[in-house]
Amino acid sequence: MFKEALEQHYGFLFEPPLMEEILAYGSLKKVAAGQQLIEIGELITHMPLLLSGAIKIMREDEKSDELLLYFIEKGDTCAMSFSCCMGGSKSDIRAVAETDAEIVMIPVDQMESWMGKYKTWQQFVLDSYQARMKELLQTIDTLAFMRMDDRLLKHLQDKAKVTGDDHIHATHQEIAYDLHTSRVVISRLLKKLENEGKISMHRNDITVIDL
Amino acid sequence: MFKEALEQHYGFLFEPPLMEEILAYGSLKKVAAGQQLIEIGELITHMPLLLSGAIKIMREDEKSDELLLYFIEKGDTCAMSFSCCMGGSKSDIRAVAETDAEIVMIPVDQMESWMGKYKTWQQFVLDSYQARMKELLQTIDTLAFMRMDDRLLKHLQDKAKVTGDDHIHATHQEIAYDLHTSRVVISRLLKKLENEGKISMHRNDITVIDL
DNA sequence: AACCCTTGGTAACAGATGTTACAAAGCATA
DNA sequence: TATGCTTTGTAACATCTGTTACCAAGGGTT
Repeated sequence: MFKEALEQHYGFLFEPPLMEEILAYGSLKKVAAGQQLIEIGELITHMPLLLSGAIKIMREDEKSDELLLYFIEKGDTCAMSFSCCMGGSKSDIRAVAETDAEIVMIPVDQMESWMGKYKTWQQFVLDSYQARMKELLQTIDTLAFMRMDDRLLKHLQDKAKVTGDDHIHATHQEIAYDLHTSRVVISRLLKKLENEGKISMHRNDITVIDL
Repeated sequence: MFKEALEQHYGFLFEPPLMEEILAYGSLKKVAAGQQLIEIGELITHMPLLLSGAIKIMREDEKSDELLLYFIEKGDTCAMSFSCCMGGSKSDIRAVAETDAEIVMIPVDQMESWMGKYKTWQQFVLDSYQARMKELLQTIDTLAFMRMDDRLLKHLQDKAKVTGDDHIHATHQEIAYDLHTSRVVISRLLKKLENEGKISMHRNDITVIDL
């Protein structure tokens, strides 16, 4: 059962009858780091409520070029999946578990009635949209206004934050995919960050010093 | 009065009693092209429903670097202003009239009760969030995956579309601000687009051929 | 040890974009 | 016409980012 974890992260948000319904209709899903949760173009039938771990949300274009949009953490949901559910439309993004994670999956049927029935649910959905909108604006800021070295450092800091670990276990190639650049560029800039004393590097392990 | 225009663009969306309320509480605002509607950091007290014209939504960083996010057209609203209203938070964006425009301004007090009272209003707000989210994803795609020449052509096409005129009256400098680059770069790329037969240029006037 | 595969380091180069500087063209007004 | 301001064209250069190629280091297996 996931009653305790749900209480802990969502109890202060939702009124008791809504909590009962979530417990009744939601199902717990445990995923391992690296596992894909949603693929682009997929039909969404459930909305996720994150209990633990972190999910990374990726965008991809026709040429399969990738870009990390943002991370979702415990207490968050993916507002885009809500709109997809309600509109019966396809997903615009890919969701991949960044760490092991526990998620409560809410089937779409319930959500519709909850929007009318529970003020706290309505507020939660609106707040989620608002939060995700801010994340997207942040992403736009980094793309439009920052150069790759700063984007890289920010990425490492963000990653350290959501995993709760200042040691990052990733190859240069994996980081390059997230930032939509090439491995050589990442290697070059990581070396620069190391020389500036902001990180230290070992094989498959980057330690973020400047958090 | 703005009853006819409202009926035309929103009549099929909203139930009659809600239309009555909009007529009762909304106020018509006419703005001229170039006029600023919302500034970053400003407190939002009204939500706009666009009847005619187009609004451009801009983002700015600490160094006053600008970037055009997207245009809003008739039948649209700014979902971000909704969340700002409801949360009592400050605006993250700047809104500037791209053309002369007519807007119905809805005071925040009404919106709250409408969310519970009218299913069509609730749906409208959710749809607006969804639409704006898609616009932001589009913006991210152009920033992450396109080069400046394609971004420029897309910008000219978008601009021609929202103004309903394939003649664009803007200086190279103004375009450069929208795309967050320099005037020299825009002049260079416009010349290239002209050589490729996609546009033709005169002082203060670019004609988009490849629409 | 010998071998292989993955990962990281680096050079050399190409291309895109940003910067500075200056000239020329267009337009308005005295 | 003469003057001045705005707008555009262009060169020359700097910098950032992407690409290709190759080697070396690390770690596992036989």
